[in-house]
Amino acid sequence: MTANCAARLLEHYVDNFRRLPWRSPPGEPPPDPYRVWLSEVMLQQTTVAAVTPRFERFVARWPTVEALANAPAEQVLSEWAGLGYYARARNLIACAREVAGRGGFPSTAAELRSLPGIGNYTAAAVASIAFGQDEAAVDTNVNRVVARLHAISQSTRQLTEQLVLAMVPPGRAADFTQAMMDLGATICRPRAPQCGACPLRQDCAAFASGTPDLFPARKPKRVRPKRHGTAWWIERNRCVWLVRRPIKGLLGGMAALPGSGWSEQPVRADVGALGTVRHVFTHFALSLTVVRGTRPIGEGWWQRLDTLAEAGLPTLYRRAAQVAISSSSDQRDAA
DNA sequence: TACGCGTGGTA
DNA sequence: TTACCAAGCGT
Repeated sequence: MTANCAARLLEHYVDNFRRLPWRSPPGEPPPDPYRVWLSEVMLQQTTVAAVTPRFERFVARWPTVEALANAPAEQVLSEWAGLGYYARARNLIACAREVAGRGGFPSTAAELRSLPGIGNYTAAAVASIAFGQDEAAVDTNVNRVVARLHAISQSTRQLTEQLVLAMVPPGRAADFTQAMMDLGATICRPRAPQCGACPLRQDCAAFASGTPDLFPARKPKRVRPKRHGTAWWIERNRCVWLVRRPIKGLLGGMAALPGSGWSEQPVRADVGALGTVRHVFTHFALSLTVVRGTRPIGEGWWQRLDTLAEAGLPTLYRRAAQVAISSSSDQRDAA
C-alpha cells in the first residue's frame, strides 16, 4: 500500500511542480545546501508568500554561508526584521559561523541536528533535499497528511516519523519530502481539504470516515492576555533615538524605541501621547502608547529619519514610528 | 511536555 | 472583530 501511495504522490508532485527560488525541478541536481538550509529556517512558521522576497534579498546580500558567517550580527538581524521569531536569526548566525568554520554543511541528519536552530524537521529536510538522504521530514503539513492517511487523532512525533520513513521511496527522498509538504499545503489543508483532487484518497482512512477535517484533533486554544506599555519618541535634528533590546527574550537583539516594561495595567491617559499601536504577539496582545521624549535614554544611537527604514526595526516598532511620524506631520499641518 | 517566541493572511 | 493558522526550535 505505502509503495503505491508514494508513487502516486510523486507523480502528482511532478505534474504540479511549484517553482520556488530555493527548489530544483524534479530530476535536476539538488540546490546548494546553503539555500536549502536558509529557506527551511525562514519557512519555520512562516508562509511561502512572506519568505520569497526576503529569501531573494538575503541570498543577494550574502550568497554563501561563508559570506553570512563573516557578516556583523546587527546587519543580519536588521535584514531579518519583520520576519518574526528572531531567535531564528540569532541561531542562523551561530550556525553559519560553525558551518563555515568546519568547511561546509554536514550531509547527515544527525550531524545537521546538532547545529544551532536545526531541529528534527529541518535536519531531515536539508539531509533529504540537499543531500538525497532517505530521511523523514515531519512538519505540520506532513503530520496532518499522515494523521489523515491513518485516521490518527493524536500522534506522536516518533510514530509519525516512523510511518513517513516507511513511505520514502529509496533515493527519491528529496522530491518525496517536498511532495508531502505541497500536498499538505494545497490539498490536504487544515480546513476544507480538497479530497477530490488528492492522489492518496483511495488509501486515506480519514477520507473514508467522511470527516477528514477532524484529523488531527485540534489543540484547545489558550486565552491571550492583554499588556500595556509606553515607548518614547525622542527626536532631534531629524534623527530619532534608538536602542537595542537585550539579546534574550522577546524581540531579542533587535533595534527598538526606548520604553517602559509591559504590564497588565493600562498606562494612564497621557495628554501628550502621539498615538497608540495595538500589536498581537503569539502569547499576548500589546497596546503600546507612543509618547514624545526630550533626552536620550540608555545606550543607543541617533538614527536619521530618512534612513529609518534601514534601521531594522521589528514590526511593532516600525508601526510605532509610523504613528509618531504621522502624528508629528499632522501637528505641523494644523499649525 | 508545555510554553515562549512574530507576523500577516484568510474566513 | 475574532480566531485560526504557517516548511519549528530551544528550554
